[in-house]
Amino acid sequence: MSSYDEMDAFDGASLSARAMAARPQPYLDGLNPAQRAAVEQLEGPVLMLAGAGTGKTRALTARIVHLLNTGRARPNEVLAVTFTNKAAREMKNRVGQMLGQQIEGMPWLGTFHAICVKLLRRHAELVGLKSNFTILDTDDQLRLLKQLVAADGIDDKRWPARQLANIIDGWKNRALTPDKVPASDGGAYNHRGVVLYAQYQERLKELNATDFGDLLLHMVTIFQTHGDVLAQYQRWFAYILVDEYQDTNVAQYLWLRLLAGGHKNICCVGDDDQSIYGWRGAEVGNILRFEKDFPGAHVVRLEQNYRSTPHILAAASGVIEGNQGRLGKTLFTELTEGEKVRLIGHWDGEEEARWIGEEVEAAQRGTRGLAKFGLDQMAILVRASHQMRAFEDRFLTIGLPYRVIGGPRFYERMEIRDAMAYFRVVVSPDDDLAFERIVNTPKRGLGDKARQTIQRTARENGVSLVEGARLVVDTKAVGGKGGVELAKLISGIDRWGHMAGDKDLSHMELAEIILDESGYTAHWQNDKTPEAPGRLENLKELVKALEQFDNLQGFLEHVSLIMDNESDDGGEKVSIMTLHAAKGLEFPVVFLPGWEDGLFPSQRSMDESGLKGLEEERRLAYVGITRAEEVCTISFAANRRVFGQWQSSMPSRFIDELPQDHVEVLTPPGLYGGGYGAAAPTSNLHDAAAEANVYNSPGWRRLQARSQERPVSQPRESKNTVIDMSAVSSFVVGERVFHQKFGYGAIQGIEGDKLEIAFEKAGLKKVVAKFVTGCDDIPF
DNA sequence: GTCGCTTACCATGGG
DNA sequence: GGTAAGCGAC
Repeated sequence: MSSYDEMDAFDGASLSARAMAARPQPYLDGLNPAQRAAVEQLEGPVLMLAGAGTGKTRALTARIVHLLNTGRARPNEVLAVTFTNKAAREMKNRVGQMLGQQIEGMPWLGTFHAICVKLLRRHAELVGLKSNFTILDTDDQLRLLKQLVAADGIDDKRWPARQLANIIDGWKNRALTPDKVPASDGGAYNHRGVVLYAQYQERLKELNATDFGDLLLHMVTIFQTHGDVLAQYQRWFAYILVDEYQDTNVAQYLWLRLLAGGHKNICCVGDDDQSIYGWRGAEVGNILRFEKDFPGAHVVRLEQNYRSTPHILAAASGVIEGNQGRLGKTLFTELTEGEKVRLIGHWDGEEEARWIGEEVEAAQRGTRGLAKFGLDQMAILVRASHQMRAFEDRFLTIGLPYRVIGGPRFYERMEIRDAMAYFRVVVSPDDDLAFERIVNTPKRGLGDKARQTIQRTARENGVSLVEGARLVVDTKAVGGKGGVELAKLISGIDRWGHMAGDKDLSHMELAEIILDESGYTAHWQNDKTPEAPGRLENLKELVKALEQFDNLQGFLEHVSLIMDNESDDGGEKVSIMTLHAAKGLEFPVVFLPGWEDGLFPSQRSMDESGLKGLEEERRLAYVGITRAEEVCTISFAANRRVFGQWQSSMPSRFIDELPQDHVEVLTPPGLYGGGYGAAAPTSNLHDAAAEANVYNSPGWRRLQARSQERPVSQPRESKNTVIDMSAVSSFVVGERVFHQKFGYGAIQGIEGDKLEIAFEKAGLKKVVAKFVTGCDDIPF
């Protein structure tokens, strides 16, 4: 069955399918031969090895459209899996565009998790759950584990619950239920790991809840133990497509193999060089083994890169060549023009942020030798999210609009989780975790003692916490203010529960009533911290988001998986995100800051996974560089604040791996023109040591050697600052003002359009006037 | 019990 | 720098 005979398949197809097959296929135009092969090979297993920027998404969507257009499959018979919501959304849009219409009917295009939720809600009873189970996020998961660890009498100083959570996640990623954990893992978590894992799963069942890992694990279990269910979906999902196959873990792999087991019409797309999720259980082995798993598989290589200039491509290829055991692809491009990858070292992280800020502004104006680019065309890609703060601070100060992609998700915010916990208690009063969360939020005078009483009562009577609390109220086991407040809360929950059944009341109105009557809204209205207004705003957003759902229940069932934080006012902004979040995206101008050993490659990754870890970091470097279309700038800083303390570091080893011919070294500002030169006197030993470290490192020496070959020391042009006087005139020295990020403060001085403000929390800062609002409350 | 202060530990990455 | 736990004062 290694070769597929098109005529056979068509003879078996219905008349309507044959009629549809005759329809025009404009989506095939403009595909290169490899892409076209990947699109047209519809039957049997296909592995599409798609290098960065080789038109993978295009081929994948064309393949879906081809399936639909030729009548091979109806939209609901195509299972298309991605890893991120963003990727799913994008694919949906592009399929719609190619088809020339928005398709309503692709219910099985989504993330592994979203699809599994959908499936699991249909078959929940097979693993002892009800179909309205809740999905715990990492936070809930940890709280639950802490309880179990405490109950087990384990010292969680020595054995943090966080560690147990990681171990359990690891097992779930490998599709191991407690009974299947191998004996070799028995020593995990002080020999209590497996026992606690079993207890945790038991507790989840009692709570009618799952964690993220369970979504897949439960479905794998169901498929493995219920042949009829599996057979049903094997028939249903006639064609399977998987994006980013190199990122699948064992559980996902099993899930796919089970589903594809019948017809084997599975097309996996991936790039072993972009496998960057080993830490959450991804197995590069899955993609390396594809041809063994699916004998007779067609392997298609997409190697023509349409994204990056030759220099950028060469730099990326040079770096990734350092890795062993690759499937091996040779990317090529027909582009010819282009700038070399730019490399620059800085004294410290703040200097780096300042320089990048200036570069972004220069690119925006098209000065400093750069072509003109819009802010939307530029991105800063960092290794770790804590690097973002330096850029946010800097950009706020100079008034450069930015957006953070993949920051804390909307539903992870405290106020959203609180509000949702209220909804959860109302919808399902036996949701103990939700009740625990809100029982004393806002403060009701119910501390540890009262909570223990409620829990004991509930346990003794074998009822949920809400019912336990009701008993506590009836028996007056908790007195004083707390008792009264608890009674109010319970009657509130009852009342809201009744309202939920009221047909005349929309669920949005109900949500507002719940938040108002519980005192939660007032809690934030009375809060004077700078974050409070934003939190109230988020609560409004939350209520608005309810509109898309039929009721609170439906909202709760979906929200934890779909709500990413994409509230954007739509203006042009430079993007800041992690390298992980950047996978699959591309930008004309890319900045890659923080290339220092320990930060990138990350020390932790190397400590935990050794060479494997280092290779994954290298792939991350490859992903970063290949995001760039035209200009790619790599930078590092000699000094950086870590946990508030200065630390010096060496340039990343990856810098030495960049092929010299494709890199241009820029002169760090201040390094040769005085300031912090290598020969400059230093004020203390610490700084001297830092310099010795940095300037004697191989990376730095090479850097210097290179920059001497090709000195690049243009004088810096003066910045043409536009002063917006209208924004300035409205402020006076001494006035109290509010800033989105820094909070409240008092104006100390005014220079042009910049205000010097002493912030109550953030200290003295210079800020562009238009980012500040006056406040009419207490003048001082 | 709560509030507010100090201390300890900490931050790779995502659904 | 930021947050959760720990502790004394009300």
